[in-house]
Amino acid sequence: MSRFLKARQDTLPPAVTDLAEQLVEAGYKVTQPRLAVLKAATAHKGAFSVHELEQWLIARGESPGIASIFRTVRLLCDNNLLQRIHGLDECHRYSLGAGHGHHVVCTNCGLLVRFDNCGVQELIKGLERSTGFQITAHLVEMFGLCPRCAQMQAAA
Amino acid sequence: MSRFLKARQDTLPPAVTDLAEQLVEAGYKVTQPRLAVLKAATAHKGAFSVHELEQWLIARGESPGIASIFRTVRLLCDNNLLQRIHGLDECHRYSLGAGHGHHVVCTNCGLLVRFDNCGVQELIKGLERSTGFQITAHLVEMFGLCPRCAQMQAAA
DNA sequence: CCCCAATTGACACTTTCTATCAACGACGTA
DNA sequence: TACGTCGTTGATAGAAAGTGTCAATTGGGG
Repeated sequence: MSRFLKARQDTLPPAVTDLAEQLVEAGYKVTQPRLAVLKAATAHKGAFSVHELEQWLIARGESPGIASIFRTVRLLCDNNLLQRIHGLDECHRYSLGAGHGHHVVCTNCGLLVRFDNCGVQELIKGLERSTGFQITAHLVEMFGLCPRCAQMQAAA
Repeated sequence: MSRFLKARQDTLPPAVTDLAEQLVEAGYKVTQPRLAVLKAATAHKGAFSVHELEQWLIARGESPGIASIFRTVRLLCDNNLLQRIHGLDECHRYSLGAGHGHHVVCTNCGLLVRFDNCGVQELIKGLERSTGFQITAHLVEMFGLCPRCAQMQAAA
């Protein structure tokens, strides 16, 4: 652990320390702006946009400026600490978590549930046969109402 | 068929006339800019971006201006004549064709193949059970190399 | 052929994201 | 703990993508 991180790990949520250490392992410096963005990201339970991170940080007087937020988000994505989520209209939201994953997103409140087994292996094989394509990536996202929002909707 | 459309249907591809008539049926006027955009759209075999439409139109001296292109594309989407396609990085591309559909997109040349049976009904049911969400929409897109590009890649 | 509402096109504007570059500061080293 | 280096920052300008405005135009019903 770096000096900088060690000096303030007592004031940070464990999740932030964790992510910061992964950055160190990947060869990046841990800096105040990066910690701020990590704090903002871990504070959001579901999916968040860069704009939402910025608002959260501004509200706390810790915003390092939009450029650094974008940079940090990109850095986290590149290092697979953050996943980009594709929405129906809104295109770029993000969620913490590594590796191959898909999401069910609540179109009302933004709540997000990950699922890993997207079960499209068969579909991919079939399509490769029928189209001749070599399929190398896929996008599977689900949208709907979370239990809470569905209940509210029904009550209204 | 409207006077305007009838007057120039001889100079238009049948596909364009077809789409134009669907606009008429939906209660919209058929105008020069809209025909121009339809021509540009039908001229692209696979998925296209608004920017590509604009370039195509500019090259022929028929561009009605970017605002009208955007407006027409939105109109076509709203009327289900055009489908918005979500890419991995590039977010907004479009392809002609109505209704529920998914796509296999060549990441090299943009070639696009639609498929309708995405086979995720089971997955959706399972997720609704396990997450409690009411799933109302889904996004399934495949990316890879088309046969042609795969061959070129292999040869290189 | 005429009138009118739908549509256009130019432009200013917003939003989202990136490039630039001088100044700063985190970390390895001692 | 102090130093020097180089990765990082922040401010700003700008690109890219898309929208709003409004006077001028135009397609189509009558």
